[in-house]
Amino acid sequence: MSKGQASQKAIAEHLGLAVGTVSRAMNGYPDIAKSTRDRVMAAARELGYRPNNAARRLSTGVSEVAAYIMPEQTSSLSEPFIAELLKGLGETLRKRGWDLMVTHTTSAQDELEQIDRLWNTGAVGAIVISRPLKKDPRIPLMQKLGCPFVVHGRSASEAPFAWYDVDGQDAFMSSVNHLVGLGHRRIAFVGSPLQYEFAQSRLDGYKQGLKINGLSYDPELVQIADISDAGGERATHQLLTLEAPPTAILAVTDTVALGVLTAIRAAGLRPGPDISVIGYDGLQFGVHTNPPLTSMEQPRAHAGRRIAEMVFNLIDGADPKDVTELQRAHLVSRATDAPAKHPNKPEINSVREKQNDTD
Amino acid sequence: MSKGQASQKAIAEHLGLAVGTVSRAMNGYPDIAKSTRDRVMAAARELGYRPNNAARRLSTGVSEVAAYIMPEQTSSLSEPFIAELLKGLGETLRKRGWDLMVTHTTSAQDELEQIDRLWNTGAVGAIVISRPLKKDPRIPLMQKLGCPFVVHGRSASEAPFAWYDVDGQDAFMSSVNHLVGLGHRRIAFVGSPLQYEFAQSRLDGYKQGLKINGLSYDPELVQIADISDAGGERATHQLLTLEAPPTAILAVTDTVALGVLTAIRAAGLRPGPDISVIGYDGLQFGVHTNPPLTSMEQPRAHAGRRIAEMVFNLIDGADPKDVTELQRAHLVSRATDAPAKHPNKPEINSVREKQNDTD
DNA sequence: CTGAAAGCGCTTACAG
DNA sequence: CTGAAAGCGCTTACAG
Repeated sequence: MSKGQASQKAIAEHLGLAVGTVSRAMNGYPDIAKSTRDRVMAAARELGYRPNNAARRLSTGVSEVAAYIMPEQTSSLSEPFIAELLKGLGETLRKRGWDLMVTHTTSAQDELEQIDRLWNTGAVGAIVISRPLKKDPRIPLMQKLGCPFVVHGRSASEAPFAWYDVDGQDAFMSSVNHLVGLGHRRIAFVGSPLQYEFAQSRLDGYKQGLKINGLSYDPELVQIADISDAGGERATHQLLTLEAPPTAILAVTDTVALGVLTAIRAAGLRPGPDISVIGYDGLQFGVHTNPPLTSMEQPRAHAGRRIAEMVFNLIDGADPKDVTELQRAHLVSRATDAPAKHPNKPEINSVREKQNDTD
Repeated sequence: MSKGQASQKAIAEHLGLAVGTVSRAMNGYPDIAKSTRDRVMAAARELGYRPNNAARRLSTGVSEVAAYIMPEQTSSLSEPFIAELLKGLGETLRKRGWDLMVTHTTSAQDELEQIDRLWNTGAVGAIVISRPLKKDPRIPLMQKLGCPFVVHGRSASEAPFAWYDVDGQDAFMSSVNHLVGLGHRRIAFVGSPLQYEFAQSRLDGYKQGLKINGLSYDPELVQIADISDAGGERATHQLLTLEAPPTAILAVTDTVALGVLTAIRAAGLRPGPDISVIGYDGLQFGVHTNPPLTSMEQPRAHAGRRIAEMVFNLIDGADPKDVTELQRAHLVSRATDAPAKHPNKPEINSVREKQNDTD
């Protein structure tokens, strides 16, 4: 099954050297004469030499491939940034000769199996996971295996690990601030299942934002939905049937926000003028929604690159606890954030007043 | 660098067998006693055996990994179906123990290099490419290398190859038919650069649709744009400044259609009632545009699965010329296709009349 | 039906 | 500075 490719052996014979010498020359061992290194490199180029990956891996024991574990229920709508993340990961990995593998799993159990397999089979030399749970079994597993990994998101863990995240708590606090600044006092939150760390932290940010602004927390105004447009639509429908409906809605992701917009329009109201909506992710398609969606934008292009660099940091021996990065999201105001229409109180300008019990 | 995993050697010692026997037992050689096969399998399970990928690959010469070459300029907007395609590919590949690798390339030249590397390095055992050019150098390269590959799209080629495609020509012909049925006679086409096979065939379908309906081809009504919302916007702006602007616009992809909608609204017109728009792809976000986008939907979830199956067909020795599949797209009517507002002719009902020169 | 041995293409102590 | 040799963990003719 030879591919007719030039091997080290071919180079060695061509040059009258031993294959070991050729190998060391190619790998930059310092004890090789510059002249022979040059000859080896020239011959390699001339003969179109390609190192056999499998052989290399078998003797060194390390695979220059990183796996990205796809989050479940990926669809064009629920994961529009996957392509961008993969691009950043793949291109940055490639700069040091690594390749990128992607794996889809069918269940949480299967996911653990895949991780175990990818590592113990020698298929990959590092793993990247996204969207961790608050308590995520994948993390202790990879720690036990000794597999270098970086988590896209944070999570509770005994031992420290490498992660890259955007501060969702801060982002939602800012969103609340922004809405309060626009005169809103009944602000709802459409979240996703709280086993996800990102869902919890965004909810925490929402609550914290209320508190800072002296607004009381009303559980009626919090809905937990599927991470989808349909989920956002159902949740918003609930909110709009409330006796005192919200004047503004925060959506846990832009995908969910799409459904929020749909439900608002279906109720005969205008997102923006009638009910403010702020999403999260800052996805490009928010420009094209009806009306264009205001959102908290995260630096997505950056994420893939940085995560790949973090993988290399770990490979180069960095302590995982030193390999972390927290980015911030920034408000992109489009057309769905607007002044509150029906302020509950006359003193519309004193929005920073302390909490009062008439609310 | 051992991972402390059970090897065949460990199983062999555990059972008092030779490793060759263990190997044959695991690979289902018929000349192994059923009893010893059972013992081997049991021991493998018990010891948590994982075959070492690299060793396997080194001795058999085949890699059970398929590479998907990402199309260039992938972004969340221009490639929203990438995630779906990868999912179908990945899951179906996995059923036979294969993994999926993705690679991003920076130029056409780099792309050829990557293909050469992936194959000659032994990293992958098959390759999948998308969106071929009319004359695509990657195809003869892979043929020369002897690498099994399937193309997502068609292309001109001396030798036959395996491909999966959706009939874009037929789809655009249907779109024209649909619009003509709605009374439109000035129908524009916003396409993309014609070196892409898909761009050419969709344009061909558009022209063919005109012809079938006795409409003359007006080069003014054809714009070539970047495959992006901005491209569609610019092209539409051009069309709207025409002396006799179109009453309907066909967009080569939904992404381009987003820009078409934007430009129409910017001109103070309503997509749908004032100017019909039909996209292509049937992406989910079309539900959320302003207004919801009518589009030709292609069976995307199916594509990844089928392409993976085709890879296995090739691996199993099928002749590439027998490994082809052509799917059809279907109209999903949302809110941007509507009857023509300003028919050029009084006889609005006789839309199938033969071409006439007053047009 | 099973064992012993060679080989896949690299890497890396160990000599000299 | 370079060569010779062992080894990574499998697979597969070849004997018996």
